[in-house]
Amino acid sequence: MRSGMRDEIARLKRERILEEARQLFFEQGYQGTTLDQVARRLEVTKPFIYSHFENKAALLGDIAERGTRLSLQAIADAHDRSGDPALRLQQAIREFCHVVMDHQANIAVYFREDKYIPTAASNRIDDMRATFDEKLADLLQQGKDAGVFQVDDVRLTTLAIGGMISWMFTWYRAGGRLSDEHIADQMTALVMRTVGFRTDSEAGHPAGVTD
Amino acid sequence: MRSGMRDEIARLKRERILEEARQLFFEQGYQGTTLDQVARRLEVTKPFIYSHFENKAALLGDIAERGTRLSLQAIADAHDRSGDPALRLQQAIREFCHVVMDHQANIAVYFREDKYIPTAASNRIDDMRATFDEKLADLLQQGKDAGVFQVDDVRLTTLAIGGMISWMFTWYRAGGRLSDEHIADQMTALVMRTVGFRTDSEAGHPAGVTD
DNA sequence: TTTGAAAACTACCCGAAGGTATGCCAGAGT
DNA sequence: ACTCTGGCATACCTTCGGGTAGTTTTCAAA
Repeated sequence: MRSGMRDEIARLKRERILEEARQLFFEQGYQGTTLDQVARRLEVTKPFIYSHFENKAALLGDIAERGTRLSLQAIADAHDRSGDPALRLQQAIREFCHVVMDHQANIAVYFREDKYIPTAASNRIDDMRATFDEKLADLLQQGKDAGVFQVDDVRLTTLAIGGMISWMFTWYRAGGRLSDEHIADQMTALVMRTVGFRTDSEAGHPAGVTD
Repeated sequence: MRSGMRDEIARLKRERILEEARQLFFEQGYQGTTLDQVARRLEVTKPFIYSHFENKAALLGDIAERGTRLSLQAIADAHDRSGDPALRLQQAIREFCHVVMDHQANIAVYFREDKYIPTAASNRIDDMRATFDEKLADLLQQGKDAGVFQVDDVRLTTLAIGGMISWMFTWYRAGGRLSDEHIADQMTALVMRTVGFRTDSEAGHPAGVTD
């Protein structure tokens, strides 16, 4: 079982490297960050990094891939079950919100540094994004078919919703004015409006406007 | 009038440089593009560029500033007039959509290469973004005060709307499935739902759901 | 045709950063 | 205690690309 421990240690080291790289890429950009800086943060030297990763781009690939994988999981979990489409969409969006907030650096680095991701990782990411869009679109379609959503162009609405939530990575600040829970709830409510879902509390017209 | 013509020619040259730089930065990233590449596209050499711009970052600054300025103008035009808040918001969003589609490269480069914009330009951009947010938020507030919008958290909704539209730069492709006009109309409609505005055609519940 | 200035090109510098060849040292096995 | 392995640091190479100095070209005016 010695090799098991070795692997575990190696995985831990990879994690720590990725952790610092992610933070620095997030703060300074990918090309704006040198591997020496990453090494200095870890109190090691550059060859240490190279003993765990093929090259600089591999770090970026792993960081971006994780962000995408978590986003997909959030949507997939809610999609791949049965039940009320509205509740499942709500759960999907809420989870997705939390992924964006909890893994802001992964998401931000992915979208900004898109161009520099190695082809292999990039292909895997593209696949996941396609699946993400399909599953989200399918959730909208299910709600539409069930008559609880009013959606004109499902594809366009999917993109709009994806953007509204993804965009959070640009403005979210941990420890800000609002709690993560509150933000997720509010954003989810906005999404539900976007798909034309009516909650009871919204059944009437705004105050001052009559039928 | 000679100096007038000279200035005009100089401005034209600057424009051409910016045009090629914008396209290349958009396609390959800022750091992924060399000034020699930009020069080659223009069929000139690197010093030509340096005779019109201080350095590489100045190109980026101008490109990003233009994208922001146009976005702000779209919102400001509709904001700074009087009339029905709903109509003004619709116009603001429609215009903003067109800016994102017509100047996709400017917007994309700005958001991606944020980190490398020179401080002076960056400060001007930050000011414009702040004004953008204020004016958009104020439009929502006006509609809320007039009782035609149902908005819970104005600030958060502003961010959500800004994201939904800005995000278009990631998926919009000129000459795609839908016309620019159609996309702008659809996105505007989605935004109007987000702010809880009810058009007559949406007054009832979706088919299959009764009161 | 000459001249002079502005504009653009040729050729170069040089620093920075990704990546690596080599050797040292710790710690497990005998 | 001795050796051997493998993981990491030292020190280096190499490339690339932003930026510039100095020269040539162009073009308008005289």
